[in-house]
Amino acid sequence: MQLTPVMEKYVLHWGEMGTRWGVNRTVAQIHALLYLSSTPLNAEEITETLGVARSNVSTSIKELQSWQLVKVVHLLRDRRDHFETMKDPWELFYVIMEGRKQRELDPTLSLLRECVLDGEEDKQTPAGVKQRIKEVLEFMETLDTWHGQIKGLPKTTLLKLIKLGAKVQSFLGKP
Amino acid sequence: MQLTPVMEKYVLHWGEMGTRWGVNRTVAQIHALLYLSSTPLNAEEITETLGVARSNVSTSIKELQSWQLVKVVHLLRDRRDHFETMKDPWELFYVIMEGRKQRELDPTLSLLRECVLDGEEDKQTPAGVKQRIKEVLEFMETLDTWHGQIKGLPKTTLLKLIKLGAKVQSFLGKP
DNA sequence: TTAATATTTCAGAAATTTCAGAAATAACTG
DNA sequence: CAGTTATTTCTGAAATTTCTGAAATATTAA
Repeated sequence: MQLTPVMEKYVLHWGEMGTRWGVNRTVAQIHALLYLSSTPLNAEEITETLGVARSNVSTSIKELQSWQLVKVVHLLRDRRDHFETMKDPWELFYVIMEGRKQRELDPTLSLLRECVLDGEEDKQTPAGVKQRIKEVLEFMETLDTWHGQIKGLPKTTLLKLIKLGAKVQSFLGKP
Repeated sequence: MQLTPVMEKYVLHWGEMGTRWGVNRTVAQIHALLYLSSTPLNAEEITETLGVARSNVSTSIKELQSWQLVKVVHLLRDRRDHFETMKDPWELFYVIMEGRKQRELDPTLSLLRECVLDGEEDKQTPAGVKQRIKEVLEFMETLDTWHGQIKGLPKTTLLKLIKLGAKVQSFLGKP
């Protein structure tokens, strides 16, 4: 696929941002490319457009698939795999949230619960420390609930909620 | 500072999670340590407890300070710098949100605006591509608004909002 | 001011991550 | 089935990041 200057700018920036949050550059670039593309792309096209090794594309696509961000599509009379991603930013956001929850929040919740349990029959750990660990656990459980709520909302409701903005505050202010 | 097994577990996990989100292990471990500690710690104590180089502690503290997550405290009759962090997970969350907004969201908003501007007098970039870039921009602007809203809310209001949960949906459902 | 203590900077070592190229495997075609 | 094409896996090279130890700088106390 031929990239115009604007598209190139977009793809490169996405690559940089990817590295800021723990995804590697190529993975993020491929995702950006698929997002911009109006048609599914095969691995060869991605390789040529981004100028990276074919093998690198293969690995990166696997990574994107593990996040459920990219899926395979087949075209008639073409036995190569083609790849595409969602075009709706909101859907992308939801999917990434879900991935992060699984990779970051869930393991942390487990660990914190373990720590709290360990702490119960533990004489040496100061009470204050146990208390603080408990508070982090409670906070993370709240985040988890929050995530559950947001996940359940249709995009339109969420939008209204955000647009509603400050009004919510006064609404909730006097209970 | 002497770490009990529970504390060690917590600190090590935090270090691992840090790497998942773009903060390096030592930085995250130091933050965890300061969070657990009931008193401010000096660099030497951190060095000994975590078993890393003194210089590494210095650099990492700088990083934490740039996030506004750690501040210096001075004790009487002790000229060494001592460090502490907020103990309220909510406050931590807010501070981290703000940092991420500045480092991730703001530059992306700028870039997207540039792309949209560039696109206006651009014949070669397909209309569909321009459209998708616009949609990402709108999405990110919404996120920005959202962040602004949340930042303004007192913790208690936010908590209510989350706890309210599914009810919000029906409340907003019929406008 | 000098000596003692505390902190930062910096160059390179060590560890980790990313990536290309080759080789292996799989899938399809005729 | 043999040949062709597509895909994945693997190994080591290259790049990047993290970290240490030493040296330089700054701060305080006497």
